[in-house]
Amino acid sequence: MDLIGYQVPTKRRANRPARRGATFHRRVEDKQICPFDLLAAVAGNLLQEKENPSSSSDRSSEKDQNAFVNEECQNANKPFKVELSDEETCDRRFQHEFVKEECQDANKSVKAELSDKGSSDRNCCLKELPHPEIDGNSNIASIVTISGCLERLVAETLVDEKNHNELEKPTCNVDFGSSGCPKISGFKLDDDVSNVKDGLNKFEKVPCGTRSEKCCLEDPLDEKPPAPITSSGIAKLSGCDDSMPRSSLSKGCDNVPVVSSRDDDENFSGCAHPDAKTKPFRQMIRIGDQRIRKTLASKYCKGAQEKKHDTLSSSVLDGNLKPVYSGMKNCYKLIRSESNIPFKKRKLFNCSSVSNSDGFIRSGGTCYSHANVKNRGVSSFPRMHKVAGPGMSSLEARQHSALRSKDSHVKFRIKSFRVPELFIEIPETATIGSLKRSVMEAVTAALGGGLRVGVILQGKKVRDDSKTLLQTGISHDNQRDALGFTLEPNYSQSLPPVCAADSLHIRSADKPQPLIRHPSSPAVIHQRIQGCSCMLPEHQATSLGNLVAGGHDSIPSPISTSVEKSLADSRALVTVPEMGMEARTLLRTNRKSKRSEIAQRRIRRPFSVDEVEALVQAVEKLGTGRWRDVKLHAFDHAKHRTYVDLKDKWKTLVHTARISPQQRRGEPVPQQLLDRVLTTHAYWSQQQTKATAAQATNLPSPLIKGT
DNA sequence: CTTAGGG
DNA sequence: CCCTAAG
Repeated sequence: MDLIGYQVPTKRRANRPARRGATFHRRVEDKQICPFDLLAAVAGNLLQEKENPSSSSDRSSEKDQNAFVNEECQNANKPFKVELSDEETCDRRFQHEFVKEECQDANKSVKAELSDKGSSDRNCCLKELPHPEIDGNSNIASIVTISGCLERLVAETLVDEKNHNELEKPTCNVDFGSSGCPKISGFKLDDDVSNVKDGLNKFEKVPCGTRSEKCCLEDPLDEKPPAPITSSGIAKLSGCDDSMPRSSLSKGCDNVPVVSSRDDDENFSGCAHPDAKTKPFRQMIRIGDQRIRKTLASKYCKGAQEKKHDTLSSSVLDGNLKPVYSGMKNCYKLIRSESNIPFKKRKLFNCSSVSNSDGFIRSGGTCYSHANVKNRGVSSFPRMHKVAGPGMSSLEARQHSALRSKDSHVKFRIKSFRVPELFIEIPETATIGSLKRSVMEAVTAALGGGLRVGVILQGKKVRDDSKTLLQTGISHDNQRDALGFTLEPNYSQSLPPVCAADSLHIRSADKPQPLIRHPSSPAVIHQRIQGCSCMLPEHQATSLGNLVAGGHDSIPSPISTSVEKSLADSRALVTVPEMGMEARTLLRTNRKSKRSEIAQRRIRRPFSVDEVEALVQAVEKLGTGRWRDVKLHAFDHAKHRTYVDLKDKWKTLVHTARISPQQRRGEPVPQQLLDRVLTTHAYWSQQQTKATAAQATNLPSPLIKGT
C-alpha cells in the first residue's frame, strides 16, 4: 500500500489520455501551486463530493476554473472550502500531535512550547481545488503503479554526537525549518525514547505501508515543527470548516468509518487528548495512505462498503490500527507526507514498490527502521541505516549519513533514492507472467534510461555544477535543512510492456476515482475502482497476506513483487494515474521545493526491425498521409505507438535511408527496408503531388496548370 | 482528433 | 519524442 509514491501527473497526448491533465498540471505549475495544496484540494474535493455527490460534476468544471487559483481559499462560497493557510501549518500540527503523543509520557512540554507558534498555523485548510481528472476520466484500464515515483533523497545532516541537542536538532530542525524555533528543542525525545519506543514497537510490527507516515514527522527536511495541538488548535480545526468534510478525512479515534460524516469534532478533539492520541496517532500514521484512499473510496462506496474499508484497514494494519485521528490533518498530512516525501516514508515506498521479493518484508523492515528512526531519529541518526537492512534493492542508494563536522567537510546521508515511479498499463486479461515481464521492462528501462542526480537547496535546484558547496551555501547547518537530492529520470517511462494486448478498460463496476497523490504533481489522479471500494479490503488483505506470508516464495523477481504489490495497491485503493506515467524523482528539502517537478517525456522505445517492417508495409499500402490508418492497420495493438510516433518514425526512416550507412545509428535497419522506404516515400509523394496538381488543374483554373 | 512540421 | 499550428 505504501508503495505508492507520489504520482506525478504527466502530460499525455494522443493515445495518451491526458492532455487535459497536462493542462491541468500546467496550470498548477503556472500558478505555482504547491503540490500539497493541490493534494489537499483534491482531498477536499473528494470529500466534498462525497458529501455532495450530486454536485460533483458541476463542480468539477467549476473547480477547474478556480482550482488552483488560490493560494488561499478563494472559494469562500464553496460549500466545502478548506484552506490551508499554510502548508507548513498542517505539518506542524501534525507533527505537533505526533510529538505530543510521543512525549506525553515524558511529560514534555512540547505543547506549550510549540503553542505559540501554532496559533496561526492551526488552520489547516484544504483549498478546494479542482481535480479535473477525477471528473473526467474514468476509464482507465488497469494501470499499475509500480512504484512511487519520486524518490527523494534526503540528505540528513547529522550533528555532532557531542551535542545531544544537536542530534535531535537535525530532525527537529528540519522539521521546523529555518524558521528556527528554538522551541523545537522541546521536542527532544531523547529522554523519552524509551516511552516512545514502546509505541514504536507496536509500530514496527505494523505493516510497512502504514508506517510511512511516521516518516513524515521525521523528515527533517520537509517537515516543519508541529503546531501545537492545543485545544485552540483543535478548535480552529473544527472551525475550519463547517463545511469541511472532516468526517471523510478523519476518522475518529474510534473505528468509525472514515466515511462517516462530520462527527469528527469530537473525535478530533479526542485525539487531541494525550491518551487517545497516542494510539490514534500511530494508527493514523500507519494508515496514512490507506486512510486517504479509504476516504476517497468511501465517497464512492456507501455505507456497507465503508465498513469493509475499515475492516480492511484494520486488518491490514494489524487490527490494532484503527483509523483514528481526525481527518483533515490526517489527510492533509498524508498528502503532504507523500508530497514531501519524507525520506523515510519514501524509503518505505521504495521498498515496497521497487524492492524485490522481500519487498514487503523488507518494507516491514523499513518500517521498522522508521520506528527506530523515530526513536533514534530524534536521538540519533546512526541507526537509520540499520533500518535499511540487507536487501535494499539496488534502487536504493544509501549513503552515509552525515554528520556535520566542524571541519570544512560536509557529510550527507542519503537514505535512499527512489526509483521513479513506473506506470504500467496492461490488459486485465494479461497473464501474471506478462505483467511481471512488463514490470521488468519498465524497471529496466527506468534504470537503463539513465538517471541523474539533482541537488536542491532551499527549494531551488542547484544547476551550477562548478560551484563549491561552500559557495552554494551547503556548508552551513541551516543549509542542510534545505538540502535535497533528486533522482531525475532522463526519460519518462510509460511502459506498454504488454502492449500486445491493449489495455482493457475498467469494467463497468469499476469507477475510476481520481486521487491525487502527489502534491508536487498537481494533477496526479488516480483511478480507483468503484467496486473496488468493496474490494479494497480484500485486496489489501490479500496483498498483505501475500506479502507477509508469501513474500519470498513468490518472489521470482523483485520487480514482480513490487508489481504485484503495486497492483494490489492500486487495486486497493489506489489510484492509478491515468495516463502516462511519469517517472521522476524529486527531492526537495524545503517544503517549497515541491514545485520542482518535471514533466517527463515518454520513454524512448526504438522501433524494432519488425516494427519498421510493419510500418513500411502499411505505408506502402496506405500512403504517407494517413497515419491514423497506418496506426490502426499495423500498430493497433501497440498502444505506445501513436500515429504521431509512426509519422515521426517514417520521417526518420526516410532520413535514415538517405544518409550513408555510416551515419546511421541504432539498430541497423535492413537496407532492403530502407530502399522500400525510399521507394514508397517517393511514390506517395508523387501521388500527393499529382493529386494536388489534379486538383489545381481541375478545379480552379488553367492558371495553375500552367505553372 | 489528425496532420504536418519544426524542435 | 515533444509541441503546435491548422484543419
